[in-house]
Amino acid sequence: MNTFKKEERLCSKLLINELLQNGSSFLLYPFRITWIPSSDNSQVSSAQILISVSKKRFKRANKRNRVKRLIREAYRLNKQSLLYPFLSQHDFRIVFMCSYIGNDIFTFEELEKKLKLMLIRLSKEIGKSLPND
RNA sequence: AAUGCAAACUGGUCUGUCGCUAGUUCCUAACGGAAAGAGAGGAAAGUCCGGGCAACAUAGAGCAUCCUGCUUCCUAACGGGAAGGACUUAUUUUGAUCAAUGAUCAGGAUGAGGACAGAAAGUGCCACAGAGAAGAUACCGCCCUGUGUCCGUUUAACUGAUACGGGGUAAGGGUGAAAACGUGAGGUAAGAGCUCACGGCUUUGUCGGGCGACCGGCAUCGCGGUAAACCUCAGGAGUUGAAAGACCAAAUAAAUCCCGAUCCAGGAAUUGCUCGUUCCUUAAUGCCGUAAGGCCUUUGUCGGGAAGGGUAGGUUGCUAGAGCCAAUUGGCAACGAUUGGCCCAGAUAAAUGACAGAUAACCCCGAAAUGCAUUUCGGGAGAAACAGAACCCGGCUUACACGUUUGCAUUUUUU
RNA sequence: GGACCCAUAGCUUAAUUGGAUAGAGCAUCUGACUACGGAUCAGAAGGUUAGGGGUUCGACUCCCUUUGGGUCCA
Repeated sequence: MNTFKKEERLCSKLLINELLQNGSSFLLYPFRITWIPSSDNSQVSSAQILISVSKKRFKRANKRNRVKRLIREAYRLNKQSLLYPFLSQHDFRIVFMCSYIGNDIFTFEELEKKLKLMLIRLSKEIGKSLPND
């Protein structure tokens, strides 16, 4: 099912601090992805996401909300097909942050395309780091 | 009718699929699942005011600081609102005067405006210009007057002109945002509210009207502005804000207290001396004192416990309220009263979304009817502005597409 | 959520407690000097004093309001 429950969202302040200090990141316009492998084995879902839109780029709260909602919807619809199979295959858990760095609001269609590319790229990045561990 | 400006109202509806949030009911041992409903605004915004609520503080009075400032009312309260008063301003109208298609003065009507107490308690400031800017002053001018010179007449005197002095004067010129209340008359050497008449503003007293601001009459005192300069007067303000406050069970740094162990230190014994070993150390076998008696310190480490702080997390505060709707009713109105009905968001790295379709309104295209505006039919397109609750209310301010209503302005058409 | 401060030329800043053409340095432009540049000298341009409204004769300054930027509490 294409659900998006609280377990899949990142709510812990400690984890966020760790992510910002130690995470590795890459850029794929209009997203900036920061991620770390999760050490917490009790984590229910295989990935926790934090969506962030800066106040500097969108001054009004309703525009920030709209961007966040669009990203969340696109992630919800595509994570099952593009991200989760890869993660469960390697029995791997991650925590990652997706910050929006565009200056304009995309339509849902365009944004979904970009997000698909982003998820594929994220899988590759994780794959790179696996043999080293 | 169109366009523009201002104010007020409104801020779509329905269906399907996939989700999110909290609660209810049902199923399940539990995890979890299912069902039918619910789920952003007029400003949720700015945080400019006022409250509720909470914690802390608190004899009373005064001073300081800050805020408010016509009156009455409304309200839980307000810097908000309603009604009214005076003032300013615009339009219009009536009357009077003036050599007049206009101007001035007075009155009335309508609209708009505002932090609208006090400048006669005191202090300060009023640049430049100008004679003078606040206990007045004299550049030109006007008037009186002294001395000298010149002209007129024979001289003197006198008249006139002129130069230098002494005084008076704010009517005129000029300056300025503002010139010691304005106009006219008297008065005077010339002048001056110096006096008078009319008028404007104002203080005090008094009479009448009004709850009151205030208005009208009479008498009286006076006549620059500035209080969003200090200030005076009157009224008000305890401080801090839900990240307030209350509670829970985990893990635990430093510090505190208690108990125990150990190390260090001191003393004694053993030895020629040192190390080592043994014993003692809340009081003796040590030290002081003739004696009675008096005095004797502290740290680190480890373990356990107590109380405690409040880091991260959770629960609560948290949504039934100065609540919403309807009817009746009181009041000019703001608003109030009574009765009946209703339950209408509670998130927390922060829910209320995405996609698809239909559809009033608006928009575009085509056709038909009518003299045109317009109406009817068919097709297309069809949610879009400002903007997202964060403890809750009442205001204010600011933003706002399409549409509706009202007012004003302009243009066009018809009568 | 709450409290407070700031905004002047492209940049950095002045302006006497309300009094006049808003001043200066750097940068820019023009001319001189030079074979050409730099430096130097001379001159010029550039300001809605963040926007709007009010008080006042007069506002960068006082008051109200809006916008943008920043600081603090936690």
